[in-house]
Amino acid sequence: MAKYYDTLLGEYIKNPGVRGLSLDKLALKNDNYEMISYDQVTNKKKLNFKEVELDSAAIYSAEDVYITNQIFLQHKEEGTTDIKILNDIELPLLEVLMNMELTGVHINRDTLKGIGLLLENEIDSLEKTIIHEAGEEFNIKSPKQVGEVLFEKLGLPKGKKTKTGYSVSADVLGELSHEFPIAQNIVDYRHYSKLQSTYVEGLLDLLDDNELVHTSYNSAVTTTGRLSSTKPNLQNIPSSHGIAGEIRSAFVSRFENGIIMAADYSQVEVRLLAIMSGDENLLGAFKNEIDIHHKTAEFIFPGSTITNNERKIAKAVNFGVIYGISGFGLSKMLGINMKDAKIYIDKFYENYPKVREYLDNTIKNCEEKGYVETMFGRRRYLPSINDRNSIIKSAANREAINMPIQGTNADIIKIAMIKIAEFLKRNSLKSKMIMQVHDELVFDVIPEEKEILKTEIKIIMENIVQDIPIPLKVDIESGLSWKEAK
DNA sequence: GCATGATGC
DNA sequence: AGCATCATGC
Repeated sequence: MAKYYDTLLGEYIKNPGVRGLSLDKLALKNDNYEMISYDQVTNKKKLNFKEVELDSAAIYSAEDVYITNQIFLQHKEEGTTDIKILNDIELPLLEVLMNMELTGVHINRDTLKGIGLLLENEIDSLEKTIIHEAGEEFNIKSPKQVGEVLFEKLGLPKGKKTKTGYSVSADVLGELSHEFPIAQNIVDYRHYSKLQSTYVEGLLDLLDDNELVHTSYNSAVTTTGRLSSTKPNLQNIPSSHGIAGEIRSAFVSRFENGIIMAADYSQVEVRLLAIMSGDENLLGAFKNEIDIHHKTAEFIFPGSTITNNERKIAKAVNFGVIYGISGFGLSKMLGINMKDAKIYIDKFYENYPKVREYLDNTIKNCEEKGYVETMFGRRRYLPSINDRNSIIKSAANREAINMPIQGTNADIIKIAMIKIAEFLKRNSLKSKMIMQVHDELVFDVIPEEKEILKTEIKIIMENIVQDIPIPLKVDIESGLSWKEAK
C-alpha cells in the first residue's frame, strides 16, 4: 500500500486525455464550486505570493486542501481509489520518478560547448550560402519568408499548401533538393539550428552547479499511459548519426570511472502485437528469432531476394499496423501511390490473419463499450469511435488500435521501473536509474556494480509479463557516455 | 495562442 | 500514421 494518494493521478487514470485536471476545474465541474484564482489573491500577479495579506493567503491555501480532500472522498465513494493500475503502478511509480528527477543526469558542459562551436560554424556558413543563393537578405527561420523567396522570387515549382501559405516542410524541400541546392541548404540550416537552440543552448541553460540536469516527468498527460518529460525533454535527445548523435556523448557518469548503461526492450510493440493477437506467423518469427521486417518483406514481395528497400517498406508496414494503418497514411509515409500501399497492407493481413482479426475485434469492442484497454487494464475512452463523420471515425479507429499496444508497453516499463528501484534499494546499490525513454531505461553505474546490474535488470525487465508465448527481449549496452551505450 | 517544423519512441 | 515537447514566427 502506498502511503499517499494523488487526486490528479486518480482523475487521469479514470479518463486519460481529459483536458483540465486542475483543482479549480475539478471543483467547478464536480461541486459547482468556484475557487479563488491565483490572479485574484495576487491582484493579477502584481503581488508576489509572499506579499499577499496573510488572511487571504490562508483562505486561498486552505481551499486547495479542502478541495483535494473533497475529491479524495469522491474517489473513495466512486471506487477510483481501488483501481488496480492506480495502486499497482501509478502511485508506487510517483516515488520512483521523484527520485529520478532529484538524482538528475550528469552532462559534460565542455563537450556540449564544443558541439555548440561546431554547429555555430555550420550555421554561419549555411546562412551565407543561402542568402547568396537567394540574392537577398531574409529570415531563414521564417517559413513565410522562405516560401516567398523560393516560390515567388526564385520561382521554384510549388508543392503542397498549408492553411497559411506554401508548405516549406522537409518533405517539400527534399523533393526540390536535387535540382535546387538552396532547398537542401535550408533543410540543413534548420537541422543545425534545432540542434543548437534546443539541445546545446537549451540543455546548457538547465544545467545546475554540479553539471546535473533535472527533468520533470509528467505521468498524467498522455492518452496512452506513457510518461512525458519536460524542461528538458530527455525523451527526444537525438540518436541519429553525425553531429546530432554527438549530443549523447555529453551524457556521462557522475562517478569516478563510472559508466552509462542503457537497457531497451527490443521490438517491444511488434512483440506485443504478436502476443495480443496470438497470430501464429508473427509469434513463430519471434520464436525462431527471425528478423521480423525481413519476414514481412518476404510476404509482401514473394519469390524475390529481399532488397534493402523492400525491407524498409516492410518495416514501415509493420509499424503502420501498430499505428492503425491506412492506405493513405502508408502511401504518404513511403511516397508511393495508394494502390501499392493497399496491396502491401492486404499482403500483410493475408499472412498474419489473426492480426486482422484482433484489430477488427478491438474496434468492435470499442464501439460497444466506448473504451479500449491495455493488458493490465489501463483504459482510454474514445467517444468518437461511433462518430458518423468518416474522418473522425477513422482517426478514432487508429487511436483504438494504437493505445492497447503503446499503453501495454507503457505499463510494462513502469512496472519494471518500480521493481528495479526496489532492487537497487534492497541491495543498497550506489548506481542510479536516471532516465526513461518509453522502451529504454538508462542507468549511471559505478564500476563494481556493472555486472550485477546488467544481469538483474535484464531478468527483471524480461519477466514483467507472465505466461506469454514468446519472451520479451531486453538488450543492454554500456559505455562512457549515452552515445556509447547503444 | 496557434501554426509550422524539428526531435524522440 | 500512433504518442509526445520545444523553438520560432506571426
